[in-house]
Amino acid sequence: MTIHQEFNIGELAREFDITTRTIRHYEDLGLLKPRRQGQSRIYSPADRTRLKLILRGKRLGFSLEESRAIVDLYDPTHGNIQQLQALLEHIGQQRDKLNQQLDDIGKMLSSLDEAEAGCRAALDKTRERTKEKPREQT
Amino acid sequence: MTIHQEFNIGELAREFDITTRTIRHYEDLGLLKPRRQGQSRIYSPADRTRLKLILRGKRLGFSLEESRAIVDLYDPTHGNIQQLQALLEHIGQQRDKLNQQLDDIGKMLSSLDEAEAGCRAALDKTRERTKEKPREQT
DNA sequence: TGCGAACTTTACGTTTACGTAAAGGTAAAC
DNA sequence: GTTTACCTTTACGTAAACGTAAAGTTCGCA
Repeated sequence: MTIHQEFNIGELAREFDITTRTIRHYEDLGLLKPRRQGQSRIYSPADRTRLKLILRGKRLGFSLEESRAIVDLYDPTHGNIQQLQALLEHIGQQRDKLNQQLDDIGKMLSSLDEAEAGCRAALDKTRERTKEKPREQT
Repeated sequence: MTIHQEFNIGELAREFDITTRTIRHYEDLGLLKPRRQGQSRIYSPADRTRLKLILRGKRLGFSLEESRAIVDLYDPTHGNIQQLQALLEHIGQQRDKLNQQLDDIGKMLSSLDEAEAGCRAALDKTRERTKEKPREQT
């Protein structure tokens, strides 16, 4: 027997540090479709995963529409060939975008290294001028 | 003699595939400060670099305010110690965010691999059923 | 000299991604 | 039974990042 843990909206909001409004907003856009128990929304582990993917997309600067595309890769209506080929193409595009981001991040990180080095150098100079003792590592 | 190439707004817009409105918008926010020749804006290579950094930030989902912080790392008013230490802290935060993104991208890329595999498998099955000849690689 | 193709400013409009308030239902706890 | 703490819907508000239209200037050239 697998454990079928389910979640209500407040639990998910707390877990991912977002508001319930945000979760409902995603539902308005059709990104989530929790089942209902009376009025209340009940989220399955699959729903939770979808939400996690959406938030990951957000951290990467994806729009919710872009995230929808990503999320939909996980339960595609494996319909006809054209759909599948369109899907493959889309996967390729996503990969390209992510690789571009990898490149951007690499450049930014080395820029940060430079900036940090320059910054530390400037700090040292300032300390020298003010005859301050070198500080402990921060 | 180093070449001091300068640019007008249209050249930059074309180079980076954005509108002139966008560039002026960045100026409104204080992200760019081109010199003027009469009425017209003239951009230095440094201005161009700032623009490039802003757009890189955009690709990574940074807000313009976040990009401002990044861009400012390149010509900080190397003022007092507090400023420099705040700067170091900020650099650390940026690094953390980028590393989080690296992690996110890794996970997304492997997800895409899975999705692609599943997609190709489904395609193969479909071809099998329809007794279609395998297609050339796309 | 007058046309087109650039540039300029001003200003209202639009999309995305929620925030926030209003008004109410439900269920355990005191 | 009435707080308290959730949940619900509806709906207007808002910040960010530009789009877009209007109206004007300036430059090169045919």
